[in-house]
Amino acid sequence: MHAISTTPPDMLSAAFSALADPTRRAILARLAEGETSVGELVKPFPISGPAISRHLRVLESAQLIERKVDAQWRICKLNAPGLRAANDWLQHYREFWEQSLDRLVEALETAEGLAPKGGVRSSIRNARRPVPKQTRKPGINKRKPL
Amino acid sequence: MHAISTTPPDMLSAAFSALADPTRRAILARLAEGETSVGELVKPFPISGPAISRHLRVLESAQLIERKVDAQWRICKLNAPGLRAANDWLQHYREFWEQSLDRLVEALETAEGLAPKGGVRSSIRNARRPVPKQTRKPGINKRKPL
DNA sequence: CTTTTATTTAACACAATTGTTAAATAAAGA
DNA sequence: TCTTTATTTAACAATTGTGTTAAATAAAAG
Repeated sequence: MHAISTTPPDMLSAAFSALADPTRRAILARLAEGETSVGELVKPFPISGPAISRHLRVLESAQLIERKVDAQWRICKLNAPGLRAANDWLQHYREFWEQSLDRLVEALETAEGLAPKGGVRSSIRNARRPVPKQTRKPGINKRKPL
Repeated sequence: MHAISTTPPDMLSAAFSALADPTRRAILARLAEGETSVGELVKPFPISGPAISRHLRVLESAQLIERKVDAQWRICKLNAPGLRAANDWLQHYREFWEQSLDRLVEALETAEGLAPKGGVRSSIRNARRPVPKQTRKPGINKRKPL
């Protein structure tokens, strides 16, 4: 019987948190094409330089990117550890989404009565402080039936 | 030349955001062992029921879990779509972390002068409103040299 | 029908995130 | 040295996230 461990400021949380922002994912997508300067990374976005600068800091502390200095430019490039950490964690759950893929495939095969060449599978798989006292206005709590 | 798309309230953001919290990851880890009620999920954690309830809602809207009703219990179980979405996105970057794994392997082989049996590879494998005017206290801006 | 058990919603507080503008810093170039 | 270019930090504001307690809701049990 083990209590589930919860050590908040971990690398995995930092990585997933960094990946949760679409701007940061777009930055990573750009860096997948090759390293560039901050200025180049700012261009495609409708937000300010300082905002991008902070996104880059978030990505860097999550170990998703690295930066090096070239004169007055900071060149950014993808960094493996963060990406690998996030991926490795997700791999533990692989069987769950594959299971449901298999069920989908099964359903398709049954419905069509025919399996495609090579099989459908192969084509798919390519704490806070306590708040003491308070009162609520009664009678307005309409809970959804789920 | 394409401007990078940024459509904020997407499924991927929801999934990564949900995964960014260690309590929620622990909940998923528990659910990987089998479905259970909310009450059971609360037990291992030092936080209140309502707090867990909201974590579950976050996981559900990210399509990482599903819930069904059984009398007065809500039974939670893993759900594939969210996990698959997060995984699939990360797979695009696979070459980056594999590349660095390969470099590590190469370094180890060179350093040791010998490859282990079967090879090392096989053993490893929305904008805000503008803020008008303001002034800063000068002279205290100590930027880190990076 | 009243009580018990399970879970969610409401109201609140505080911390974290993200964006803005102005100013500071750093290196290059005239 | 003064100016230009590139990038970060400071100060601030609005939004979101997470936890708490009290109360509401729903179904089962007495």
